Amino acid sequence: MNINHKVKIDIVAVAKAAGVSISTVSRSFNHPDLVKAPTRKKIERAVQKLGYIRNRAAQVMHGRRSGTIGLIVPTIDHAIFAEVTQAFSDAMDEAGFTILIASHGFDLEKEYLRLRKLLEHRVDGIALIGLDHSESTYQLLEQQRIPTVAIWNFDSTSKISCIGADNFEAGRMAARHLLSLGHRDIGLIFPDTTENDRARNRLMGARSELSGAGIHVPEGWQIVSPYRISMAKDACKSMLRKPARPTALLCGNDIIAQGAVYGAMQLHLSVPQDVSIMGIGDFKGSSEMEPGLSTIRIPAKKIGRLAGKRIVKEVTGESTQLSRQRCELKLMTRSTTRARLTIST
Amino acid sequence: MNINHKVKIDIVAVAKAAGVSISTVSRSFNHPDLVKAPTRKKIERAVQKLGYIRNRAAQVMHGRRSGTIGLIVPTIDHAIFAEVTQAFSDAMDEAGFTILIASHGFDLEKEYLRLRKLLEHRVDGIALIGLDHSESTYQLLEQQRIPTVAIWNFDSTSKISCIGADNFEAGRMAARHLLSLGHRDIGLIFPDTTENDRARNRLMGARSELSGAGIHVPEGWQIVSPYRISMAKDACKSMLRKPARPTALLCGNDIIAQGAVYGAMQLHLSVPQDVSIMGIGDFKGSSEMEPGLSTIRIPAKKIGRLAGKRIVKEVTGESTQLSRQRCELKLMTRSTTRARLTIST
DNA sequence: AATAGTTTTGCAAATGTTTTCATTTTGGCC
DNA sequence: GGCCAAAATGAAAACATTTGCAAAACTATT
Repeated sequence: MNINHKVKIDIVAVAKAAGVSISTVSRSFNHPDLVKAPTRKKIERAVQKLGYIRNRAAQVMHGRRSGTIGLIVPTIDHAIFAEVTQAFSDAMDEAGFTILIASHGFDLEKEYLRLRKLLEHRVDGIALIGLDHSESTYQLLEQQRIPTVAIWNFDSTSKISCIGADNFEAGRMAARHLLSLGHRDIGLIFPDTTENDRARNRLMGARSELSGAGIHVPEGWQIVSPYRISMAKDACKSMLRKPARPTALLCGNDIIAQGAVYGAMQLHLSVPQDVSIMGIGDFKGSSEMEPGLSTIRIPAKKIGRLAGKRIVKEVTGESTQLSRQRCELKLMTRSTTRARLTIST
Repeated sequence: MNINHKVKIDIVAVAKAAGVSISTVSRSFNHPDLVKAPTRKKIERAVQKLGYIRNRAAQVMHGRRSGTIGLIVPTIDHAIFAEVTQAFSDAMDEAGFTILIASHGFDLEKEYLRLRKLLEHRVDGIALIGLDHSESTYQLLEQQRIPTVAIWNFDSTSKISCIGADNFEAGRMAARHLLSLGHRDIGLIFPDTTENDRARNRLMGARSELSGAGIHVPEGWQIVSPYRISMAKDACKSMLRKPARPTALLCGNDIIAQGAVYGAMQLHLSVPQDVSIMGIGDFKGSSEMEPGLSTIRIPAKKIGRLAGKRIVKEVTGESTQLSRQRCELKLMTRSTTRARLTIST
């Protein structure tokens, strides 16, 4: 079938096999309309016969686009980013781009290194998660003048294009929901917020709403827990075991909230009768678990898709200005929250 | 800071700025020991000043490795592959490779196209999920003689290197567990097995074990459900609502099993009292949900890590023969299965 | 049938690196 | 200070492709 014996199959081999010049072969790929149909046929047959595959590296050297987009995520391993990543990837596929993916495990120094590596590969654009990045990352992006889009957060003051939701608002909405149900004793379980603007803004939003309602969250009712169901379960149990326990838990995201629900179950507390639990995110699985998790929906699929379209536009030069898009949040009232029991005095 | 005004920053610019020849600059990157320390310093300073980033495309043209590995997965969007993908990615990072990722949505024709695209980018190796691939995919891989590893399945007859678990055995083990608990009326909920060898082998394993025990699964007790909790929930409900319902459900994977657990809950059946539910996979979340899911553990992290190490070995030429590694399965008895109630006659 | 215009093709330069081979520099030793 | 070997550096070819320009081959028009 193929005569791939030791010989390099490059465009020269194809040209020879087809009996035309190299330029004609190249043209027949890149500007098919400039070459006569019969010639194109001959070339196609030669390509088939030899099993030729174009070398993009050589194309890139001519200032051609590489057809790759670099995507840097904190981790692939979470429902959180898996959904947005998939949507982004689909949008890329559709536009004919391939994704170079890298993860940094929530370490912004590592993120910088990954970025450098992606730039070595001459990606046509960069997509990042969130807007918390090291100074050197921002500098490098600006210096290289590479199309960039930050996925997941909306911030009207961002230095780079961003597409996502307003996390501060998400925190507010979650808090407001609990307040509207009459809760006053509210516990907070959030991830570490030092290098994570998403979590930080949510927490700020929640606290602002609570203090606006004159509510103070006591020291012991605020716990830091990583993005892990099992850890959140423990965190939740430790809080709910205290003699004075909150009537509602506001969690930094759905993973933590799921852990909290399970933690409560293990303590034989029923949700939402004994304690209401509120998440943020509406990850895959949150609607499906039993009881269904009340949460603030952040439209991951939509964000991923829009981010994909956006970066393509920037890369193709169709639209080159900084763009900020806000995706709407939505309160999803399901079965883990309910009105606080009014205690008869 | 940088003098990146219109001028192309290439190795020539660096050489000029450092006052040395191009070759010296190149050498100082690739064989630092061959260039004097002070010269190296000068070059480093020039690199800093200009904000130079190496162009891998140009390196690739010299037969250098691209430093990329192509990873083709059915979908990123699932707990299933997210975990193995992350582990694989970590192993790659460690070895200095970057991942070009592509997903095909369980469509093997699309998989072939993605593979072609990755080859255009001159990836140094290819990682695929499972061993079900189109004939053209296998042909292309062989023709291009590119290091390849199939992740997730072990098969002693595979044509390409594979690292994973024996899915047939996983199906057997799951069935055996239910049998050992005294169940005889067992329902099967599996995904579509036509282009999915993992699911197919599990189903075959389960059926073989069951029929070995003289058990026949009636038509209505076998349902096909996609990899989606919500769909599995419905599938489960439809089965458990029948007048004659099984005492145990064996599910093709943990996602389906989770759906089944929730479905049973919605029908106010308690798990495992009214119905035992068995998964396969032990995905993240399975141990943490309430009740904890009984399942067959497939060590995703380990598989991903080993696969990563393996492909690196093949790419660097350290070990070039076909290699097949089997990862051990483990029965995880948690809280969704229990002995069948013996009905007093 | 000759000419002008248009379409198709080929030649050769250019792209950013690495590497081989040749040349220059350095250092040790007498 | 001169010589030799070793170390450091440079020149130029090579890698696989694209593309501007020029040449060749058609088409249509007279």
